[in-house]
Amino acid sequence: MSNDTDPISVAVVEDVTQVREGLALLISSSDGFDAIGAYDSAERAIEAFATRPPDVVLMDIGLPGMSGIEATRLLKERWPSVQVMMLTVYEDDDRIFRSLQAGATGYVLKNTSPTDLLHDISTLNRGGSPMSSSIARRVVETFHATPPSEPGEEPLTKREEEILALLSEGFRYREIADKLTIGIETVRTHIHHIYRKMHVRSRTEAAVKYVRRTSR
Amino acid sequence: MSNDTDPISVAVVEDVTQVREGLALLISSSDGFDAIGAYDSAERAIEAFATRPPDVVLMDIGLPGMSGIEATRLLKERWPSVQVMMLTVYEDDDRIFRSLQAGATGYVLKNTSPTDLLHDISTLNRGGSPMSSSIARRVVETFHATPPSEPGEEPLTKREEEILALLSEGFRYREIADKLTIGIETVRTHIHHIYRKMHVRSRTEAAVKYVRRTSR
DNA sequence: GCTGGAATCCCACGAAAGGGGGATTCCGGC
DNA sequence: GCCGGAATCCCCCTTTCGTGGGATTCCAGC
Repeated sequence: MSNDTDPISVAVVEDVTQVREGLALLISSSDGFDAIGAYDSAERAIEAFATRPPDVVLMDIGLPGMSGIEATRLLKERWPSVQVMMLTVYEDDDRIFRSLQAGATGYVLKNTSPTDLLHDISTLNRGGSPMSSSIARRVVETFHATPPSEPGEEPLTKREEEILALLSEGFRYREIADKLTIGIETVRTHIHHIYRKMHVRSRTEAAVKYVRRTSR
Repeated sequence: MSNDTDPISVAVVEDVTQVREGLALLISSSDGFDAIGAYDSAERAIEAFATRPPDVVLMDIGLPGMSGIEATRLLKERWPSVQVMMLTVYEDDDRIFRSLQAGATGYVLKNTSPTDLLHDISTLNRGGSPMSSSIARRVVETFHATPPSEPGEEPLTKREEEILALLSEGFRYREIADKLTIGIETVRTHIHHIYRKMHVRSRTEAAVKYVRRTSR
């Protein structure tokens, strides 16, 4: 059980010496924070964590050898309670999402001020997910429902939607027909129409489109 | 083109009079903010926006009549540039995600301090996505990849993963074989292994599992 | 009352996909 | 050096799909 006076132990993984040491200095010289390690590669950091894992890791993405994203995945596997905050210059969707998928719970840009960074570390440690504002916006935007109909996509009828749903679950024509108590030929006809409207040529393509559309 | 001196116009939608007026007072009495309206229902707010939509809307969720989430959807449809921030006591996943899907770009809890709230409004207006820290964490957690292996799921080899990805895009065996410059029989063998490991019996089932796993 | 879309059913044909075998080569770990 | 997994290739046989027609019924909107 920790209390107010327990400093947050922080490790830095960053290959550029100057940045790494600057961060370590900032952290160790701040009240309530304890820099317990600064490493120039993910491999070295992981090695050191075997002895003592930190509360929080500031992780660069562009590292020599194992990337910061890969390292995050490994870290979270071995030490699930370690909180990883990506600290990087990248703000492309791909890196953001792969980082979060890997288990990072914070994602801040390197242009963050020292004060804000310390604040973010402490937020992370308290169970929040600090993100630079542009990052947060990107994350939130992935939730926005896609417009009712994609350009050029004709809407499906009720019955077609129904059949598409079953199709996506892998049911055979025969099974769909039985479920809906209609003939298999009817099912085939509906599916033809679905394919034409969705511009696909196989059930798999249709299913993938459907799943992407429904599961956000 | 706005500049530093243009106040951010804010509307409040909140059915509890005391809260509504408190917010309006806070906003109108703060530098850089302009309370242009406070409404006790979504319907009334929408009516008023026809005359002048605000930059930012603080939206309660639990409203009489149309819910704040429904209202957000409508608002974003008619005035896409309006920034909606949910301001609520709820922090269940369902309300959070439905709000974000509806187009909200901020989600803060009502226990937020006045200072922080003003800061959040301004962050929202600058293109960020302010979220209370517990909310941000929930949002981020939805990105976490499902544990490396679901119970009873054997891991796929590199080659199998590769083929599964192509399979999910709807490529035929022949096309996959050509892309990877291997024989079609090899493709078939890999796919058999994939199906066995994933406990599925068709490419569609495999594709759906794959898509759900990768696209969050 | 006509028109058109939705939903239903039918047929035939060829192309894919799925299931079950078996086999070889390569490589890394014990 | 042996073993096992990964990756490769091969064959046979059955089922399911995808495509391209055509047809009927029902109902709502004009």
